[in-house]
Amino acid sequence: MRIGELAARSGVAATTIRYYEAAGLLPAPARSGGNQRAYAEADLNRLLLIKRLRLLGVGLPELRGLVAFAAGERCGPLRGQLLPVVERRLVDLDRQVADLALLHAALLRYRDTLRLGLGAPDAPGARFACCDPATCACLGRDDA
Amino acid sequence: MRIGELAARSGVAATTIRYYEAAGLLPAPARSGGNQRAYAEADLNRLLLIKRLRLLGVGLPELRGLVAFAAGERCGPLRGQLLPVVERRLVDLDRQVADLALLHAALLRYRDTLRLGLGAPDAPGARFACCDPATCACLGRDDA
DNA sequence: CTACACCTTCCAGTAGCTCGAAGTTCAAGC
DNA sequence: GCTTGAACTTCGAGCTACTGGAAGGTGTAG
Repeated sequence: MRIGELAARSGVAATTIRYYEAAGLLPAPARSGGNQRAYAEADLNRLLLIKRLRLLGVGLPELRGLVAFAAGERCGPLRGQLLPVVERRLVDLDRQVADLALLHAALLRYRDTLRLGLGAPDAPGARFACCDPATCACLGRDDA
Repeated sequence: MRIGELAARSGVAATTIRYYEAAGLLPAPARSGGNQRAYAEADLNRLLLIKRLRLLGVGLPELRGLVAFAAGERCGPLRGQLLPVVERRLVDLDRQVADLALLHAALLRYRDTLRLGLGAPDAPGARFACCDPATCACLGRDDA
């Protein structure tokens, strides 16, 4: 399998695959006679795992540890390491959804404020204050 | 108001404020005798607006247009420009929440798969395939 | 043999900050 | 007046995770 087919089957761009190799996430694959990368099925599985974990927000350094080269290619030990990653992400996800709900509510209020103010004249001297205080409290401060 | 106070009151780091000034989002403020930046209340309002819009995913180039320097400092014209930004973000937000719900469901399945597999031995030769097909279909492919 | 898609390496650029170095200024206490 | 220490100044480099382009080599179909 050349890099193009691996890219098509994994949904990861070929340039990104080469980048992952340079970054130490993928081992250097065998080469064809003409110096082109030749991949096996195991490489596809590894790449799909990397893709899944990237989707979960795992950074490249941590990923490098999880998907180590020589050792730990079997699923047994890997599963033990993946479980906390997934559980951590589940917690994050709950918080993220709650945050988005707050943001959504604030945005609806903001939209209404903007609509109401569309025709109205400004208080003299009012600058950049295009937001009611309640909405600002959610949108503008960093208590999120 | 010096930059430290502006940073504290806005919740935006002082370094970021200087960066925004260099990036053309904030006008160059007056300087004290000792060359230190001196800000007014209007700058705080402008910065809070920038912060809100950054939270909504508005990029610096677009922001530069929205928060123009000399003209348009009044809220009236600004509101007309802000409304579509907010409405666009509301639509994005709905999609984002739906995506997160899908991801959440897939993650729950993935977690259960990992837990079940914790003690079990691997099929011989299985590598990096720590995911059942149904979960992979959501976590590993790019139809999200 | 000729197209033409695909592949190779390397280098530069992207967004939005963030950090560090080296020096200056401000405010308070003695 | 002097000292101390926090806050400030500029500048340049570095960060993540890619993405794009240039210049050239390879694989395969007709």
